[in-house]
Amino acid sequence: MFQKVSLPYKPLPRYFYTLPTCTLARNLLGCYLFHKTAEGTVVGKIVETEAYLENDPASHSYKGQTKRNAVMFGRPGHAYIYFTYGMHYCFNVVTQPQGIGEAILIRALQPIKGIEIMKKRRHISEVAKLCNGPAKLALAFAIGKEHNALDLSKGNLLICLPYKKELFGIQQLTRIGITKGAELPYRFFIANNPYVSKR
DNA sequence: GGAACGATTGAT
DNA sequence: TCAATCGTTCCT
Repeated sequence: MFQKVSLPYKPLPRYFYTLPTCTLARNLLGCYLFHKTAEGTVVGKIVETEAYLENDPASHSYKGQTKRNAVMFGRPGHAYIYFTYGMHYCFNVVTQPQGIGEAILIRALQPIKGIEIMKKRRHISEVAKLCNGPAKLALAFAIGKEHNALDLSKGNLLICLPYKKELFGIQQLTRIGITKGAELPYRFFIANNPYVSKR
């Protein structure tokens, strides 16, 4: 009687979030982040990610579970948002089954939709600089601590598969802004994409 | 209770 | 290269 209408974008299947964290960090490239707010909907394409593993000295989860990092050890496919440097929020995707503390930091997005809203929130007009850093995209997407632990496969904050398969090269290099584990090549980004963060 | 330290950013 | 700015963690 009722036919389910297929949406152009579908949330990532749950099992994706239990793939090895570095594998998912690659696979997230080209996926889309949606945030529906009262101001309107903003959409961005994920172009840069960093993996943080449990046996990784740079990871918040390295020394075990605390109140702050508890979400990292929780259900896969949920948001882990932390506050840092006294002024910035960063957005991560929790990976691995419950009990394993791993996550992927979303470092940069290519703005797709709602660009005027992003400009207003960031107080700048240069599109290439709206989301080319983890704290920048959190601000452009109005992501804060109230989104910590939210399910990314339903609700207003969503990660979806690309509508159409897109071909691009992937580069894998060391992560940015860390001292411990600095030699590990856990940063992934779309080659030659102008929206990737700068050193 | 207190000190040190950031998965950053923007200005100098 | 450096300051801003404050929650979390770790030490006493």
